[in-house]
Amino acid sequence: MRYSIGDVSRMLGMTTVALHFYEKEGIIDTPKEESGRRYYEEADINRLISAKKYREMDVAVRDIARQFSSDGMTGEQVIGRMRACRERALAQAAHYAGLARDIERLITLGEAGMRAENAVDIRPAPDMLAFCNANGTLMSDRKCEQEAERRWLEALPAVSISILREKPDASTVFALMLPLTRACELGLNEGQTSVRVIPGGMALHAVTTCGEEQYEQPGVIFRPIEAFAREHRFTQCGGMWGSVLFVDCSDGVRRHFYDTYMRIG
Amino acid sequence: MRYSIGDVSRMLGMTTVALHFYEKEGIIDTPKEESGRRYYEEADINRLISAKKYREMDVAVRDIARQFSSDGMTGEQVIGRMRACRERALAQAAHYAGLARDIERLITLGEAGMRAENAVDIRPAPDMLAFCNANGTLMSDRKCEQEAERRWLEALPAVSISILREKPDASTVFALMLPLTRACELGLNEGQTSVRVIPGGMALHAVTTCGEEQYEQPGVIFRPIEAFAREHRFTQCGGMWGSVLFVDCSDGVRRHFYDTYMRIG
DNA sequence: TTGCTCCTCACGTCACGTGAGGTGGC
DNA sequence: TTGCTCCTCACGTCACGTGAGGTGGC
Repeated sequence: MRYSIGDVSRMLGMTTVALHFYEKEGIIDTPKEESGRRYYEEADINRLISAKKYREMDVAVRDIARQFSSDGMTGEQVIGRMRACRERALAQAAHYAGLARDIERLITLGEAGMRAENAVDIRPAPDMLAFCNANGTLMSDRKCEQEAERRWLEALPAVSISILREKPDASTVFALMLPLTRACELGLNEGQTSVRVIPGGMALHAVTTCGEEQYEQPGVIFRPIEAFAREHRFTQCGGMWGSVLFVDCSDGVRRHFYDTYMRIG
Repeated sequence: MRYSIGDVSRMLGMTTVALHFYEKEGIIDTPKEESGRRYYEEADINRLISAKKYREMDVAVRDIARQFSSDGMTGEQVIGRMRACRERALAQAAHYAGLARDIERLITLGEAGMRAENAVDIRPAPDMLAFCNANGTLMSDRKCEQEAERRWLEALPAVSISILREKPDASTVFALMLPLTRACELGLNEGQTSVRVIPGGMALHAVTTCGEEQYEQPGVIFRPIEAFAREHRFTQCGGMWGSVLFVDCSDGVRRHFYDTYMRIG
């Protein structure tokens, strides 16, 4: 059987441009008719299917070509590469599964918060792990802390920038926070001075918004739950914190939506 | 707090080039000192963290910039985009999980096969689903079949090119095959004339190799199990098939490793 | 003759990476 | 003075995609 480039592109779901490109890169060496047109044999189709399969494993085209070349890879080498592919695929699968879970959470909280902005309810809050740098800002100016922060950011598929007041009389600082169970999964629960557990438990909860004033006075995000606590005579017992959900940028203003908690006794 | 570009790159794990790029694309608008050096504020860090998070969700830089611009997206729009991201992330997670599983299988069978090439054993074979086009070749020259084949190829994270002889007296043809249970998961078990179930059961099994002669006489891959069956007086009962595991290209020769089965009574 | 497929060649895209050559503060 | 950081600008990379302008077979 001889196939035209159009046949092949329909069968494999690749554009003719991609087929030209694969030929240029040496994955196939397609003979041409006198008219200059390419024709493809079964063996070419076979190679192209393999190439497509390896591309889906994120192997570079150049590496596929090398693997297929006459002085190419031995079976052992191919299997070694497969093993590396498998590790990468597992890591990618975990990455995207984590992402989907995190986004799910943002959507659920964000939607509920938009429907009932500033409305306060009572719900159990999870134990949290927080990374706070020494000077209370989002980031540190000390190289060693910068490194630690980077590792936190890398480990978190969708990081939550948070604002934290550990005790009623403590200062309000920026922090990176996530549920303790999740932090343990990610291996972030190492005892450093900048990493602290923020105990959960029954808490007032609200989704609140703020603008750029959060950088001068981060405590602004706690006003709705503080007002509610005063009005209904709840006693704060433990910390207050809030994690950003998303940012609404319409009408020329940036409104940060925060999911906020205040532990009560 | 003011941070230099070096501080920011260390904290966020991004190169200074990437930070320049994000500025050019409008994600941040960093003021400069009289010396021409950039300084970054908390708000910039905040945006950059968000940008990095969205990039990990595979949102395009241009879309992130639009999302952050003063006439940017409303909360509803942001959440709508998150919903799309979540779908993509779930699809990607499934894709990579499937890939890892398929590669695992290839590694296991390939390693065992390399250690004991042509050695025949007896093992249960799974029920298989096969897509064979009308003329017995790997691919069809009819447009409608080409479309169907493409859908098969797209659906399979790591496709197995297979060679199939459905009954002892039938012809040997190229096919796309995979375990029936997997085919059902992927929704490929629709009753088309070109799709057939190949029943499993107790079978002779071997990993065999062949070269380019497979295109002229695909049955070559069954020789070891056929010889073993004759010698030990096994009666073939049902089909024979083999799926390619990998290709060894050393010494200027392409050796295709096939995982082969012959059902016995 | 018309429509269709196929050809080559040049340039574009996306998210950066890689120097090259120069400036400024400690 | 030296080392370090930072600057801009041009060009490279990867895996194709997008036309532009032309040819060949039914």
